[in-house]
Amino acid sequence: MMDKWMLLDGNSIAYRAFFAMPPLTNSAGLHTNAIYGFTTMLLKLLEDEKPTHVLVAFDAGKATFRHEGYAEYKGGREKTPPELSEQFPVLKELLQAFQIAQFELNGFEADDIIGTLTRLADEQKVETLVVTGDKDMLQLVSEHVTVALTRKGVSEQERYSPADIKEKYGLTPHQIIDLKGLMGDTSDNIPGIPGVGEKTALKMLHEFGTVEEVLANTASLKGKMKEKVEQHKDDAVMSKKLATIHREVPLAPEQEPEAIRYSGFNGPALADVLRRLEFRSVQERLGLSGEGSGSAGEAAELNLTPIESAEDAKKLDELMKALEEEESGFGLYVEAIGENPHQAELVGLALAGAEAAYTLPFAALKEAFTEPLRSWLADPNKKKIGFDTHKVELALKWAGITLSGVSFDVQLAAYVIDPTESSLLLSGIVHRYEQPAVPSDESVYGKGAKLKVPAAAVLYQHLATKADAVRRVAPLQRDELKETGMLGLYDELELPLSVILAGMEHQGISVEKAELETLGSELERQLTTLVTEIYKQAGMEFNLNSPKQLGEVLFEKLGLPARKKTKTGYSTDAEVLEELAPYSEIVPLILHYRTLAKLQSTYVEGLLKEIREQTGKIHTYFRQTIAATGRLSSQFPNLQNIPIRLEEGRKIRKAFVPSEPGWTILAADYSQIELRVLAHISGDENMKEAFIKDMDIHTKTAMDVFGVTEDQVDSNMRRSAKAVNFGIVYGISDFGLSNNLNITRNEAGRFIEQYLGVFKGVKSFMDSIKVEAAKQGYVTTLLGRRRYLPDINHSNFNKRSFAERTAMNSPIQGTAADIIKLAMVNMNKKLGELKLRSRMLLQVHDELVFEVPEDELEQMKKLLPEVMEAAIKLDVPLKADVSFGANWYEAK
DNA sequence: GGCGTCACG
DNA sequence: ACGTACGTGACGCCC
Repeated sequence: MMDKWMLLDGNSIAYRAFFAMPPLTNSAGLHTNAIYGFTTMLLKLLEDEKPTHVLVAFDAGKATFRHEGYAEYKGGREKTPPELSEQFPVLKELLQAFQIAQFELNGFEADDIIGTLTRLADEQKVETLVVTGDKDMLQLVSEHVTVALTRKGVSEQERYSPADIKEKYGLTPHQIIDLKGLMGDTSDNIPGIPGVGEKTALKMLHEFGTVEEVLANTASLKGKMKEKVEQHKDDAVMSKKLATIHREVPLAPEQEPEAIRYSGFNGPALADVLRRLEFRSVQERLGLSGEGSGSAGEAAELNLTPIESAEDAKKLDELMKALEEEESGFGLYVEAIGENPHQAELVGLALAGAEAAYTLPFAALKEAFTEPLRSWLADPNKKKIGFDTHKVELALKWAGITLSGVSFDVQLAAYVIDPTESSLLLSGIVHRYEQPAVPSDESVYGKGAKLKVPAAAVLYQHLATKADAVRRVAPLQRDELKETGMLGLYDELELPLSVILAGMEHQGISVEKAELETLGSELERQLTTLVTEIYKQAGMEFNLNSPKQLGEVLFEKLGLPARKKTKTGYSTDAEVLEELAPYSEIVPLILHYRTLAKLQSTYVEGLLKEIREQTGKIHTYFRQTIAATGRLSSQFPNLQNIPIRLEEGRKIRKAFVPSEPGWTILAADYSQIELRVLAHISGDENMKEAFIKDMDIHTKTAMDVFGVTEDQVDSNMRRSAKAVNFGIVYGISDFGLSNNLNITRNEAGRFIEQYLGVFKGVKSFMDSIKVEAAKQGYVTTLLGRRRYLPDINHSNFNKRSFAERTAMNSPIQGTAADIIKLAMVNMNKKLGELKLRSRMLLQVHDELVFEVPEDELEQMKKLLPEVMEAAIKLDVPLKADVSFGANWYEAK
């Protein structure tokens, strides 16, 4: 049998496990979470990989050779928390019972030991897997060596071959060192070159290859970048040196590769350690299991049939037959290139079943011979498994093709499974489910200016690979949704909603160009006056839109007192300017300028650019897979942040009008939905009572917090109470509240204490949700939507505090999002059942906007708030206020 | 591209 | 001691 080595970076994995896992202890009070995470990962690896040799390398706890050249190496790092330190000796004992070799070496880190063994592996051509949480180790990747980086704590790994590194970074493994040399690494206190991040560093390396070549060619760099690189040449060289793993460490005679051969654990010894740790599930697993669970799928071999023209009609028949007969469902991948689906370029599509895959250029879909396929696409009873079908359905609508009957969407499922996942690319999703790899779109199409559609053979292979991947991943995701209790949320809410959104987006909303232009010229006039006056008072002309120049004028030329700083200089935000107002007459003018300039650039000019010439409409794109809480977001343009708070800006809304004569804009918004949700989930009797009696919640809060009667509540008290209520929803802190109300932290603290004394149910909710988050690692909404909080047990106060506030806020904001989504699905159903012509146009988090024909207005005025209020039954009533008018401004 | 600023809920 | 309110997207500046 061929040897297979597995080399684990002990410190790195233990750290990752510690921060990712809830704080477990055994009954003796010993913390065990890092050991537990380490153990479950190790077991899975042993089962899946079946290595012949296993090593866990540890850092020796002393200064390494890296400190000799650079004393600050790994400086500024948080000290290892004692809850973790105490776990190392036990972990080592456990590994000993596993009979797994452990190496450490004075003066060297685990990296260097592993680096040396991988060198031997390369020389001896032994297949080797390195497991670590440290990206630096990617430099060790080779033909024989694969590096697995831990993800989501340690429960998953992402594996890198040289091809993967090429694909992700466009670099060879060895160039990872150069990458670190240029960009540095804050976690190890490696400086790199300031101002050079990953993007810039990669660009330079793609051009020059190494740090040395970059430094030798600074002449061809430009501007500030050139200056910075030249100034920090030595840092780059030193950083590269620090990032370089030492691959020739002097291993002791007993540290020869043969010493790490793995031939199974010492049963009694292991049982003993596991008993002390109280890892019963692990004990059971080892008692029962021999051969492990499934491994990564074999490379996908596709039986690929291209269908290009009417001459391929026979093949199309074959496809249609296959679509009829396939039982497990066909994967459908339609490629729409471009971020904005309203103007995406449809290039082709692929359909993949268990037996075969078929591809078509998009143009073929417009030809007569593909009619059967178009009918199949449009048939709601023919089930399709797709990817980003919201975007695809919308892009297809513009091309006159209907897509219906999507029974599963892999991207949407990935979002529901983990809404904080930053990349929902198919290539990444496929990786997480250990399915045959899919090349990234970027590697096939390029990006930016270099984006182009490749040769047909390459394109169709790619599309077929994706369709096949979609087909494979879908059932695995369905199982995961079921296991996590989110299948209902997915099937009955998110998937139907995606179809509704595509309809709203395609429908669009009419915007009157002339109205915006009138507003624009009025703004222009006022801006000119303001600019002239500001220049006059400043005694000079400068670019008012440049915070840098404005800062210089205010704080240097005019000598106003500077308070706040940003990373790059003086802060000039509205909060700072408002404080400065008493010092100079120029300040209010600048504030006013900012307000109007924002309106002009973002709303007047920005929206005018988005109006379609032919229809006079604006079509936004609601994104369903972005917000971590379950909210929607809106892009190209964002119609969820049209001004309303200030009258000057609110006028923008006059331009949003019905698309047919005689129709009306009808809007309804939930009143205090987040606080009502809080009242429900916290069960706070006092707050529930306020809503049941339909009281003004801020007034009620003021009465209770200040201990006064209703008529004693003045506007100031109500304002403070309102701020506290907001704070509660956001996961309150005295600092945040003091900042908002401009009071001291102590005063804010007393406020909060008062509040929580009156709303005791809220207090216990805030406490228990944090405990729940720490225990489970996630929080949920009323419909079971999860948000994972990996930092909830972090030793860093800031990270942990942020996670705690998120734990308090997400169930509230997320449940409110669930509720309005339910209302949208129900409302859409009603419109269909009642055969109404009214159209849903926009969703703005707690508001729905419709356009309605005259003869439906009375009915809709009743129906809409009814449906919204009945979306879900809470312990308090939901309330929706309805309004209407000739435009969105009038509907207030 | 990263940052500062500001629009919304 | 820590030094932030939650969630988004778009603009202009400056490199």
